[in-house]
Parts: sequence; C-alpha cells; structure tokens
Amino acid sequence: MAQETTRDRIAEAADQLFYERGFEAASFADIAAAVGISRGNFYYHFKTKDEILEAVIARRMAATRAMLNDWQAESASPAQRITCFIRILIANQAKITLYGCPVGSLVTELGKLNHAAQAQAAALFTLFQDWLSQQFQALGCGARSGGLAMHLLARSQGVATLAQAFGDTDFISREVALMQDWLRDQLPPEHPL
Amino acid sequence: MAQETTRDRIAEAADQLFYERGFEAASFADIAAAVGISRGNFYYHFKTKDEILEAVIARRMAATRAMLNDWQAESASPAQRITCFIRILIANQAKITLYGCPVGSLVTELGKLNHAAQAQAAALFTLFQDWLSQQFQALGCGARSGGLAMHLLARSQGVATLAQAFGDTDFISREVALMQDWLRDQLPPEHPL
DNA sequence: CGGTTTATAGGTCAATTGTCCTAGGGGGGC
DNA sequence: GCCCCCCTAGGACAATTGACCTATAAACCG
Repeated sequence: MAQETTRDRIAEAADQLFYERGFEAASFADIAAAVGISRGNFYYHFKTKDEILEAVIARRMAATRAMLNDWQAESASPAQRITCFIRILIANQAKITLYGCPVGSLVTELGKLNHAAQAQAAALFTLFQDWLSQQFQALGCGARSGGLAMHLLARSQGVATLAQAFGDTDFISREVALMQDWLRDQLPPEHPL
Repeated sequence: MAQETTRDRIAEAADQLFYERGFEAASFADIAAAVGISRGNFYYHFKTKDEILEAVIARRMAATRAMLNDWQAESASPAQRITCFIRILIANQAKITLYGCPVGSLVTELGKLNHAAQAQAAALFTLFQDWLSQQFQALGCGARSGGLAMHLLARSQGVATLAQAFGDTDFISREVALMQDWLRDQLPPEHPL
C-alpha cells in the first residue's frame, strides 16, 4: 500500500468533517487543524473549497464502489447481498445516530445551497440504486427492480434521519428487522434467503 | 383576523428562508430583504438569530397543531386521518422535490451544528408521532402503535430526501401509493378504510 | 399642543470566512 | 558546491457574518 499523501489526508479529514458538521459549517481552519497543517498550505493542494468537495465525493464514490464489489464477491445470493446493504445501518449505527446518513445529509445541504456539486453527490445514491436494482433483477423482480431499489434506499434514509433526530439507536435495529421482513416478502419462491 | 405584526412577518420570511436555504445559510440580510425592512431594525424585534429560530419553530409547532386538529375534526375514521398525514407529501410535492422535508432538514442541520434548539425542532416530529400513535391506537393496534407511527414518519422522511436528491416528483406519488397499501395491511378487519 | 412610547433606518463593530501571495525550508540531481 | 523543485508556513486580503448602538420618525396619549 502506497503511503498516504498530504492531499489524501486533507480529503480524509474533510470527508469526516463534512459528515459531522456539514459542508458549509466545516471551515478551512477546521480541516487544517484536523490534518495538522497550516491554513496557508491548503492552497497548494486545493485551490478552492469546492475542489475539496469534489475530492471528498470522488473518495466516497470509490469507497462505495469497492464496498459494493466486495458484497458482490462475498455473498452467494442476491438476497444476501441486499441484506448486506440493509445491515450498513447496523454497522454504522452509532455514527448515524449522531450525524445521520453521510450521503443524504450532504445531498440535502448541497441542494439547499444550489451547489453545482449536488448532482455529483446524488450520484452516490445512483451507485446504490443501480447495484440494488441489479440484485432485485437477479431475483427475478423484473421491471419492479428499480422501484424496489429506490424504496429500500428511501427506507434507509428515513431511518437514518429519525434516528439522528431522536438520538435513538434502537430505532435503527427495529427498522432493520422490518426491512429484512419486507425483503423476504419480495423474494419469489425460487429464491429463498 | 388581527393584522400581521412586523415580528410575524419576520418569522414568516425566516421560516421560508430557513426551509429553502437552511438555517445557517439564510442570513439576516436575506431575511431583511425578504421582509423589506432594514437590517438594523432587526435588533428591535429579535435580539439574536437563535431567537428567530425559536420563533420559527414555535410558528411551525402552532401550524402543525392546527393542522392535526383539523384532521381530527374533519376525518371520520382513524384510518382516514392517517391517510391525511400520508397525503401531505402529495400536497407539498413540488416544494419537497426542491427543498426536502422542512422538519427533517432543519433537525438534521441543527444536529450537525450541535445547536441547542435541535431538541425543540425534534419536538415537531414528536407532535406527529404522538398524533399518529393515537390514531393507530384507535385502530386497535395497541402496543404496536408507537412503532407504526415512527415507521410511517421514517418512510415519509426517506421519500422526501430521495425526491429532493433526484428532483423526482413522481417518486413521491409512487411511494405514497405504497404507504397507503401498507396502511391497509395494518388495519384490523373491524376498521376498514 | 407636548411628551412618551414604539418602530425604523443606517451605520459600526469584531470575528470569521474563502482566497491568495510570498518567503523559505529541504532534499535530489548536476 | 549550487540550483531547482516540491512542499510548507504565516500572513494579508476583501467580503460577509451576527450583533449592537444611536439618531430619528411615527403614533399614541395626556
């Protein structure tokens, strides 16, 4: 593994701060302090804040693609793969309760700011949507696959939003169980879990 | 109806701007321009921005209470009342596609800012949660009522978030239809729609 | 009328923001 | 040695922010 460049470390810190505080609220000074470099040094690696945002989104896109590929390789059946998706809510339970969904909150904020990168951020959703849609297709859901994928995405979003609003970790567990029940109901008889 | 005071007009404009642009991004100057008064005049009506936020939340609380009371009076059955809730998504379809859910996006933002008013904003959710829970209780859902109310809230949140992310109005309609199907499945046989 | 309250305008204030410049350190190649 | 290039630090910059003050106008009341 190649050593981490300063540029990567900036993007990593910005990624986390954008998640925890929001894009606008996270300032250059905050990121610089988190990385441990001077503010002035920033300009050498990123000319503008929007450029950092692009790097963060690209970073998240790559990480998401890698995660989806892992699930594709590791899980035997499409139903198990969809279960992997549902279980991210559990894996990230604590952070979601504190900060909500990283994708959803970023896209929402960028939308309100009329920020040009909103579409790029929404592409993170598309990544999940396409992948989930493929799994439902493999299950034989046919034309309903896209809708089922969007439905599942929306459910996850809502769970994350309410869990953060109420600081309620257990709500995530309960809704995840419901989503797994729902998934079982969607499975055709020839594809058990 | 009493004439609208300047204080009310400020709260009204702030309400809208907080929704469309977010709490932090909406500045004093923006609100003043929207109301048509000078920035300096602000201090007379509200000492701090947080005070405006409180007024906006109080305003939304009152409006929500009134809406819930109307539904309580106008609809004959609990199931019809829950349908009223589901249909807000349709009534506000265009705005939701542009700005998401006013409650959800505010609570999420305040949470990330560690703002003291986050709990007050979350009380808007509680208002819906309690009311929906009562309706499910009246349907005979017993101990499941609270969970069903939270589930419906989460579904609505997710729909709003994804509709805004993709600028997809029709997605709202499709998911509303699914929610009504879901509601029908929850009804005990003695309480048809 | 005069005086008090209520409301408004315009401007100042320090702090913070993103952006940008410049001086210099440090290591590798000639 | 010397030069060059990658990287860093620290500060300056104008713009914007929320907060605050003061002078004045309008309305009300005796």
